[in-house]
Amino acid sequence: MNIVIDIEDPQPLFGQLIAQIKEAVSAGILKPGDSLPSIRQLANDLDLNSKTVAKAYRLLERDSVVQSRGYRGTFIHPDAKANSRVDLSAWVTSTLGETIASFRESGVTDSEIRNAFNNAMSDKEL
Amino acid sequence: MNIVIDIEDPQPLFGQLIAQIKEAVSAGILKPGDSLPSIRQLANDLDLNSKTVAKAYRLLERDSVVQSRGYRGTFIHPDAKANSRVDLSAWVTSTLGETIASFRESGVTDSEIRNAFNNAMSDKEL
DNA sequence: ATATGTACCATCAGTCGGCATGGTACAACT
DNA sequence: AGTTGTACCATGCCGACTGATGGTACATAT
Repeated sequence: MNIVIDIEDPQPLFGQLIAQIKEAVSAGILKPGDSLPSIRQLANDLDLNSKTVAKAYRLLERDSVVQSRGYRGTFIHPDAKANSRVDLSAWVTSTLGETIASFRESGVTDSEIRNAFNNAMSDKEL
Repeated sequence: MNIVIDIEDPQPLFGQLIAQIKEAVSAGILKPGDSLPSIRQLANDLDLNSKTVAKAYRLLERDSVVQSRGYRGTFIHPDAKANSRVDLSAWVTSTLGETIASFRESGVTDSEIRNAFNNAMSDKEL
């Protein structure tokens, strides 16, 4: 399990981390139950801020690729292999894409769409 | 028909213009067939850039509140009164609001939603 | 000539959010 | 004491977008 972080890569650092861990799971290099380096340890090894690694771990746990057990560390989720194939943002993108397309066909300007989107994101209660 | 533009107003200038013209139509001050000041004329009177006024007129025409007849000028649309009540961006906002709410319930981060949205806006073909 | 809407070219200030960074602190366990 | 994940506080850089500005040009008419 060797992770390589490229500062020049346009993809965010935490995103590179997530992608490489998911790859390792898909490739069978990381198996359910395997322990991952601690947040501070990995941050130190990769010369990253601990918050950046924590962010990656948090999202990996949300996607059920990883399980955090507090002081005991972080481990690969039992269903990690299946879950690492799921691309949540791809679903969000395509769903929004269809909605946006219908707006454009109605003559709504991109500026108006963006404005409405920002308003909808701000008004947490709707 | 007196229009007042407030530079301090957080609402954009072209938005103030649209709102006040729609109000005048709703109030019956402006009736179908009435002619509006030319873009350059109104821009000069209100001390605005002609492109700002043109933007307002363009959107008013899209909403069928106004009709542009090229060199002959701009006139109030026959169905202006009904159309001036329609709020297109309100519909867009509420539609997006529901979609966003479902994303959040699925655990999708606001950052991810915004990223996906930007991607969906860029990929004009989807 | 003059005026109409419209379509390009462009620049600038301001704002907003993402990403990454740093520090501090906590409870729970070895 | 040392380590775990986690949760706050905060800052700065950077990119993208909006709004508004200015200039130039065109066809079509009076």
